[in-house]
Amino acid sequence: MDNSVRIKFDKIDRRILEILQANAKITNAQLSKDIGLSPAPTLERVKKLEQSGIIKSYHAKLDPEKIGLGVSTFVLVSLIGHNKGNIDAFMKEINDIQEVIECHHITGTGDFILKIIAKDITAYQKLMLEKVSEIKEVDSMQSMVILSTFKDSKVLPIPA
Amino acid sequence: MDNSVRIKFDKIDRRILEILQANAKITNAQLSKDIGLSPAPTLERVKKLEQSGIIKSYHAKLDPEKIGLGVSTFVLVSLIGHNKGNIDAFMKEINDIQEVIECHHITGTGDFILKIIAKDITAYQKLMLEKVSEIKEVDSMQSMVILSTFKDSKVLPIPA
DNA sequence: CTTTGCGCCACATAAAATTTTGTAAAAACG
DNA sequence: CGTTTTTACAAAATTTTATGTGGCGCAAAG
Repeated sequence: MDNSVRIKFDKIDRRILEILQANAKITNAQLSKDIGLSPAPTLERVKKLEQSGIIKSYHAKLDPEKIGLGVSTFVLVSLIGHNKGNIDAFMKEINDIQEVIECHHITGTGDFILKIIAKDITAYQKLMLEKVSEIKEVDSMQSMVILSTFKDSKVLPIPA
Repeated sequence: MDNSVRIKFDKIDRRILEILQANAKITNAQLSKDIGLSPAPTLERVKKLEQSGIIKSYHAKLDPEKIGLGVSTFVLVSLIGHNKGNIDAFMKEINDIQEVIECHHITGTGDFILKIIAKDITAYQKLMLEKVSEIKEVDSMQSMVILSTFKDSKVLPIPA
């Protein structure tokens, strides 16, 4: 009775993962052609990859500008205290702010780095003033506005 | 003769976008139920959103750890010169490095911020020493290792 | 008030995904 | 070394899903 799913994948699975990362909407028929198997075992493999948690989810990628999101930034955040309580409280607050797309705990200069997206500079300023900097655990913040994005790959380099 | 596709979306479209960002694998039938339309017009709307470029693509999200990617970092990079030639050269080099998942041109401290993913610290060090820091336009670099990721939302907050 | 166009539903058809069945190869076991 | 078990695969059948068509109703324009 093995509760945890065995995680192991071969060259074909790796190929599947590469393809699905780049294009999740490919049909099983086309995928099977690309990897050189028939549809059934191809689907089996995909299902296994999903069940094992290697494939976590599928997402549509939108064009930020076309939905009226003109400003993206990274923000380095330092907290006042670095104990677990403070960090948990901070995380909880951050989780409720939709505009904060990512939040990572990091080494180095700050304590956290956030990725934030907003309609425009005005909306961004409002967001920062009224929500982010209002979090009491926050000590200092440093914003880096994204001028342009050269690369935003959704394909992770799977080690051999 | 309108070559460019009209970009305009209503409350229903917004709902569709939210759903597809969170779960691209939903069937058209289920999506149509969720938004309260029949399948045909639902699909029509999705197709329009794709054609207009609002929906750019669909991607499978993998679990980095489960495919053997244990180290993620952000790297602030300063270039030696800030002229277009240097920037273009840098971009070209960066584009060929698979481990560099993202590259953004930013304001503030550095010139660029990269998101890099690697197998482990050893592989990361090797990558940085042998590839990134070898790019001749690179002046200085500052790495921030991600200790943990609290939020990594694939759902953008669509402005009203 | 009429016309036009858009968005919708309902149904029909086509395509795809998924399940089932059977077979062959590889691995574990006696 | 042979037997059993497991695993992976293909082929075909079934079910589900996507897609195309026709017609209706509403809303805006004339």
